Amino acid sequence: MECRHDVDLEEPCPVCGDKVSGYHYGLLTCESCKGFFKRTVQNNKKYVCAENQECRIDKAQRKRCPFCRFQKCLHVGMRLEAVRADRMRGGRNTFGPMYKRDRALKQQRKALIQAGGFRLESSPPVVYSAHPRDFTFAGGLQPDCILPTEQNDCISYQPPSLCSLLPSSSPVGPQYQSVPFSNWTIKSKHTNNCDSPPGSAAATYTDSDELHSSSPQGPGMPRLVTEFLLCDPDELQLQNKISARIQQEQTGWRRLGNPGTFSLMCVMADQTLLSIVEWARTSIFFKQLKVSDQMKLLHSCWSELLILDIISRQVLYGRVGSLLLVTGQEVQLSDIASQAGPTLAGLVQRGQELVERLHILKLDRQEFACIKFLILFNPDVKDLEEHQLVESVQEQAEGALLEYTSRTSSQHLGRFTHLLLCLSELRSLSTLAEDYLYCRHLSGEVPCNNLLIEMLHAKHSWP
DNA sequence: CTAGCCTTGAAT
DNA sequence: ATTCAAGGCTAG
Repeated sequence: MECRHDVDLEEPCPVCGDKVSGYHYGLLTCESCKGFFKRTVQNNKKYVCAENQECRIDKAQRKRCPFCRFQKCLHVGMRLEAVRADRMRGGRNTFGPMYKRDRALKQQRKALIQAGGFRLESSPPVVYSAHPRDFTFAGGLQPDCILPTEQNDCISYQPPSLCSLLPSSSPVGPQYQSVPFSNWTIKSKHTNNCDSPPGSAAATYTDSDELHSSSPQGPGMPRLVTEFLLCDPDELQLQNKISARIQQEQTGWRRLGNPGTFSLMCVMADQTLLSIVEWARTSIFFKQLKVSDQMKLLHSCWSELLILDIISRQVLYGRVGSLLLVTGQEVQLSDIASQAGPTLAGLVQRGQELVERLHILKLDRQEFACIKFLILFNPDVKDLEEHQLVESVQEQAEGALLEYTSRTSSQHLGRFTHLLLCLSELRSLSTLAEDYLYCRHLSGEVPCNNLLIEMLHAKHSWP
């Protein structure tokens, strides 16, 4: 064994890098940032940044700029709701189960990494995602119910364009690097996780038995499936990140009046899209592609991936009768049916039917992970420079999926076929959703200046 | 203000 | 009875 015993909570505080002392206000942080966050929220402190609101926060300098420190706290996903208004001591809050699952998840990841012999430095992807619906919010879709109010000024957010997001080698675009996403950017830049093994220039994986063996998922899981799973982002981090992002967006909007549910959903979709791009960018095989091909593939399948993301969340964690959002909140389907327009309501209805079909098939995370690659590596996309590589990956993903289903299901061929049928339904659903979004965009209802719009335009300008 | 240590108390 | 993330306290 090369592995030292408990590497347990090795991860540094996401705010300042100091030693983590436990879960505080939604995530693992150090004692000092816990205290700082508490004081700030409890006493409703307002800070001002003497510089450019982009101070670096580390252990040595964290005292220098409380404004930026608090900004970073929110940005990494510390939860205002976890600071108690009544100051009641002791006990447990609604985050309890979430912490528990996060722990289990980290443990599994560790085991998986050990089993597979992977070398993932920090911020590695994860095997099981946390169950996000634990902190159910009472509120419906009204934005003011969704997130707690106030807090300091919002950072103006310039969304990155797809091409500035994609290059993985060179430092990314200037906008992306600045303010809000800095923490993520830095992480992913340094950790380019799933690095391809030495000597495998081609996109081919051989199943060496050493890797084909044990994993937490059970013996003999196809190597590629494990590999795909490891590329998946951490659902809990994602949830925190997007919640924080939307919160900032809202504080910005508050000055301009009520944003409306649809705009909020667009921001959510936009942020999800960002995470999808980030997933792709750091994923095995995809990062070997030329950026031009990467862009073509993503432009072609973003809506499918987006809808698959929503659907997989429902299948894996959702409850009947409600829609589970990426932020962990739940919306009643009946509310959607009554409040949304007929087109949207129809789309949601159709999506829900697909969710039910997949639920009956009992799709798991492994299968969703394969399907994502199946969708991303679409050899039918026009003018690919590395068409063959794309085709090869799709075949391998399909093979891995087939192998995996045959191991978990007795009537695997029927199940596999059914699964592929679901994918074609997903495709037509995503086309409809795209058209719908595009229409609303044309009537000026989609918030401007984001990745969502860029994607919408890309497809409509490329016949 | 900061941050390390202490006390609480619902969930397990 | 134990856990452990909340809030509280207090030197520096």
